[in-house]
Amino acid sequence: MAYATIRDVARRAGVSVSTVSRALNDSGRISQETRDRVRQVIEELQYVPDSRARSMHSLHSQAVGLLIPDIRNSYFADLAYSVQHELLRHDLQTLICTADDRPDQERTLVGNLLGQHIDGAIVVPSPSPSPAVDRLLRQGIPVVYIDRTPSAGPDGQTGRVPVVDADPRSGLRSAIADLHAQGHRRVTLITGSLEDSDTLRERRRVFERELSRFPDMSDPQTQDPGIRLGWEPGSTARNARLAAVLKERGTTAVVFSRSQDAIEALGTFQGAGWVIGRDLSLVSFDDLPIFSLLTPSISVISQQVDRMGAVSVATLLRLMKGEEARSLRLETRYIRRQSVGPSPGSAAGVTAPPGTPVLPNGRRVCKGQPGGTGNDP
Amino acid sequence: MAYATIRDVARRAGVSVSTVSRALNDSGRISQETRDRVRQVIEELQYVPDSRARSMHSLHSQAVGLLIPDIRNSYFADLAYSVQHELLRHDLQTLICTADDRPDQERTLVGNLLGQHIDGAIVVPSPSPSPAVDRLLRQGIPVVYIDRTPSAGPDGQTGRVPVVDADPRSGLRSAIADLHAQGHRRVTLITGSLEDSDTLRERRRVFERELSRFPDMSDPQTQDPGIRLGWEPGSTARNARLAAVLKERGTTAVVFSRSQDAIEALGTFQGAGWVIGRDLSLVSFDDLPIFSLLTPSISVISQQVDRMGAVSVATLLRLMKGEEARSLRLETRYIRRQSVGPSPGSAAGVTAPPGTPVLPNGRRVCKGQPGGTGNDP
DNA sequence: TTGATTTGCGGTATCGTTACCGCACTGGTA
DNA sequence: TACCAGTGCGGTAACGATACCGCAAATCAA
Repeated sequence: MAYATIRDVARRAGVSVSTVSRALNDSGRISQETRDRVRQVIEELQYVPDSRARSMHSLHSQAVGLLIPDIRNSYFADLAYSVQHELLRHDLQTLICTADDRPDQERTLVGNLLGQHIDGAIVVPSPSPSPAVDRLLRQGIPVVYIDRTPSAGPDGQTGRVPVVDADPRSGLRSAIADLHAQGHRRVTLITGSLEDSDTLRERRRVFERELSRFPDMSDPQTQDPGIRLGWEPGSTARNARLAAVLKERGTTAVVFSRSQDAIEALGTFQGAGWVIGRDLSLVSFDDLPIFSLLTPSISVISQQVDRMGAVSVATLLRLMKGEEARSLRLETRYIRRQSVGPSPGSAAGVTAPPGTPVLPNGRRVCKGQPGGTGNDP
Repeated sequence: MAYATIRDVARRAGVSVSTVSRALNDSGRISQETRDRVRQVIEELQYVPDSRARSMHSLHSQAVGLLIPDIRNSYFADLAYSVQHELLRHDLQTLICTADDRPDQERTLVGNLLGQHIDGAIVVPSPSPSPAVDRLLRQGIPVVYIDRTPSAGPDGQTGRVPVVDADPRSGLRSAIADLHAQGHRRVTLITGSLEDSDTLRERRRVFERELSRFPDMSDPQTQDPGIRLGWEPGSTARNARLAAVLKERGTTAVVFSRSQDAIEALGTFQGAGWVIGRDLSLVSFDDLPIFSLLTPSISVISQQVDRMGAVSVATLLRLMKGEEARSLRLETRYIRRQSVGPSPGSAAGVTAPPGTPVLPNGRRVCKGQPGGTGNDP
């Protein structure tokens, strides 16, 4: 015998299935005595109500789909963790689906989710509009986009889907201010070649705007700070070229739009004899776990992944209750670590002169300044 | 109107629900003409069969639970990815559950899984026996343990649950052989303080045994190669102490049982002025993505995570079909990278003399020797 | 032409659970 | 005694899909 059913419990307790159901859900009228007896039988039989049958009746499956590109990417893993945690707090089950950026797989997975009659979905939208996600929307399933703002759909707009993502401005502003205070005047942003990614494009735009707030950083040589090399991972030639370009420009500090690029370039810089934090200061987007473990520890612009998970769940819950929900941009935070030091040949940075030992993993968090989100004067 | 049902399709196609069901499953006798018409209506209505209702009837839910300690750990994320991928190939859905090593959460999650009437489960067992997993077993649900061999249960034995894990021997043998060939004679294993972890204990035992195969490596000073410091992460004092101990012992090469420790210590070593791969050679367990990106790239003993996922799924499928399934140990592989070089002051290592540039990310894979798994002469 | 077989399809019980209806019994009031 | 409200519980119809039974019509053999 595999699973015990409500009928088995009823038989053994000498009551009807209705009574067992009442004992389970604390609904309707039932005597204390009967309830205790039924509960005891439930314990004895290790009975667990069949959530499939239950949800068929109630029209709610208590399940939410989470669609991400790749669970192996530690950023998305963090995201999945916080979303799952938050949903669990609301007695909702998370169905994690890794679409691998493959439309056919996404199709299959969304089909599975629809088959399970999920109550809602949290989706990391792919760069190109996804027909699979459109299917979710057409079914009227509440959807929240997370992490990325999708480009306008084929039918003109992204619809009324709320987006929860990170605003790079606050973090970039703090980072650039810190670099400026440390005497850096030539700061270069290194963005990927993925210029079809809205996220990277925005980071570049905001970087330029924030840089221009400091007149002495806006000389012609750094006017176009974006370097877009043929940025395939693991390319030795590319890394060498990057180092040459930085030297030529007289760059003393770099900001990486993509954490993976930072990790790779790190080795190249060290291999070229540069001491990170002294000869070259370095800031990366995304606070990966290893960044605080490495020596020197890496300064980052953090996305507050855990909050993003919590907020997206809250937004989804609103939608599921039929309430209105608005898009929300979370502040990014600049976290200063050892990889940022005073600019070489500069009188600045008295607070941390060269050679001063810094505690490993020591953090100095610089919160992004609060303020309006998006509307510039 | 939310979801279309089989009845909606039947009405619209002018047939009975039985006929629609036949068109869906290609079962029973149905004319080509009718099937096409029904299929077209299914397209029009974007109908997706309700897998809950379907599975209620068939006694199979087509869902498998995956119980892991933490999805944020990139090792488990890799594992989850390969398991999910492999299950998807067999039209099975994966329900990823992160137990956080918290028994109460594990209880809740297993309860959910039972409520969904999962067809099977793949479980990374916790160090201590888990009552939640016992519940799965008592329900007669097929279970496969993965990655860790659980200690004997409270009732004497682990039962007839197959285990799919990694055999550290092949990788350690290759690693030690390579280190020996490079002239290293003092090799130290750095294991965590978690001596209640069977995995770490075994790695230590095997390390000692493999080391003793080389008489010139087994002098009294390295007889007890395990260092067990108060190994809390982020402790500066600990890292300094580690460096001192290594210097005192004359260690020229270290092997880390835990990848996280390797990452942390890496910075300390470099901070102490040591050049990894020249002054000190370094090998770590687990092939994390960053290890091949760092400079110098880190030599590792890899667990073949993708194969582990595939094999555990295959094992589970056997159990689900009612067939017998045996435990299996997968070979670990030694992957040599830049972090291993000739021992300082040694004539060995002619193939890679000091100073010879090594290509970034250049791999030289040394397969562990095949052989019997576990039975020593 | 008759009987047997095959083909195509509809009706219905069933999976496990909950919501609703309604019955029997108790106890209080007129 | 008759009436009524309240309590505790059982019976049953859904939820959506499938498997089985069985009925017509078509096809075939004799």
